[in-house]
Amino acid sequence: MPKDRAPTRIQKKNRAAILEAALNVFSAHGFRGATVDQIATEAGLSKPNLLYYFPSKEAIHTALLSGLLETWLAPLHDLDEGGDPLQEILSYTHRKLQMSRELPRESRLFANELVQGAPRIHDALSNDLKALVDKKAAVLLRWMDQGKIARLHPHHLIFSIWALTQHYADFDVQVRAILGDENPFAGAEPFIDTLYRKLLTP
Amino acid sequence: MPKDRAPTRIQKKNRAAILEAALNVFSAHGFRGATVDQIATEAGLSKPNLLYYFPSKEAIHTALLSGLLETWLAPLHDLDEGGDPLQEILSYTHRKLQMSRELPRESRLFANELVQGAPRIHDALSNDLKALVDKKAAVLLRWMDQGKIARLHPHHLIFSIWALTQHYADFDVQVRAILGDENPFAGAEPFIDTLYRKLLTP
DNA sequence: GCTTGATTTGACCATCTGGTCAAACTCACG
DNA sequence: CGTGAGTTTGACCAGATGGTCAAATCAAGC
Repeated sequence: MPKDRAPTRIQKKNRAAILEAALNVFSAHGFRGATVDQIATEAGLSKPNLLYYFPSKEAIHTALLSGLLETWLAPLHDLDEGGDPLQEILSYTHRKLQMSRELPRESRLFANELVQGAPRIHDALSNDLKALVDKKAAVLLRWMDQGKIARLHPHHLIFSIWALTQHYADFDVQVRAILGDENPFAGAEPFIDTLYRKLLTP
Repeated sequence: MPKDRAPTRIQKKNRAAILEAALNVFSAHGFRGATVDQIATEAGLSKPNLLYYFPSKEAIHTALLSGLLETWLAPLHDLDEGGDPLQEILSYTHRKLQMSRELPRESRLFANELVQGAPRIHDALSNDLKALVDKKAAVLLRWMDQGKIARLHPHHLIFSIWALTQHYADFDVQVRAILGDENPFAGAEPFIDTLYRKLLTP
């Protein structure tokens, strides 16, 4: 393990390659299903070389998850109380659906972790995530109080957006098995747009 | 392995115990994360004894999935073209949500498999499941043509029901981390009911 | 209670897997 | 160049894991 100086050119390159490879492997097979050898090979390194950059498989996983959590929550973070309520929510759903299309590996990485009880990110859920969701739920509630959008349970409204958008990344195989050649997102976007317009109209 | 006669009392008991234990273990850890020893212990058997009833870990998993697929799809199967369209769809969502509450292990078993690309049930998806969904999508489409419910993409309408209901089983930890003590299903049921009433009103 | 097939198990095996280590190699910089 | 830090690797290890097998035990019908 290198000293805690500024990272060298090679360190930057290899750490990035490892995280990229780890994203591929962990998102496709889950933590337990992934092997260090697989990640190393995909990163173009030998196993001992990979373990020179990260002390353990667990450490790679942790680094990956915590590095991506911010990206993952950014759209919700950006929900702006000052904007137009319906537009804000629609553009949140839009961004989330876009992330399912463009970052399906990230979505499946979290899905894998969550479906198995989130043994490695339970803290982040009940602290950071809960705080953020509660804050935004309060914003939704104020919009409802002002009659700007229909009155609904704000937390379940947020859950519904996660469920409807992430479904297309997480259960991609199922969606594609059923739709055949049809592009899932072509139909999903107008469907979700219509759904929230109707749902949120007071 | 016993002959292919009628199963004995002991065979029935042990096979059932193994499948029950396997459901616990596979749904909590995924296929790769589960160990034969874990399943055997949970079923109250030794590992070789378990392997006397099922030839391999894979065979247990396959038996479990195919045994549950029918149960899993029954609610969609029961969607009746002869019934009242809105009521039929609402009771479908109701049954699916009920299954998330009462059979979360089954939901997570399928979620685990799907999120990792469904390596072991891909055929069932593109054959049985696709056929069933296409058939019911045609029913929905006829209801739309008759002006009984709003015009929407029928496949995405079905996906939305799966996503919204199964979310509560599959991502249970996340939902509970955010809601705290509040019972998720108490809020989910009226939320989903309202959502589909608004969405489906022409 | 005896026989025969069903059931159970302890011991064992091969492979996989996460991780270690000392030695070899490479790079940047004075 | 030479040198010391940074990088890479082959060989290796211990434990976990899926699966096997022969021998022992049990259950049920005669």
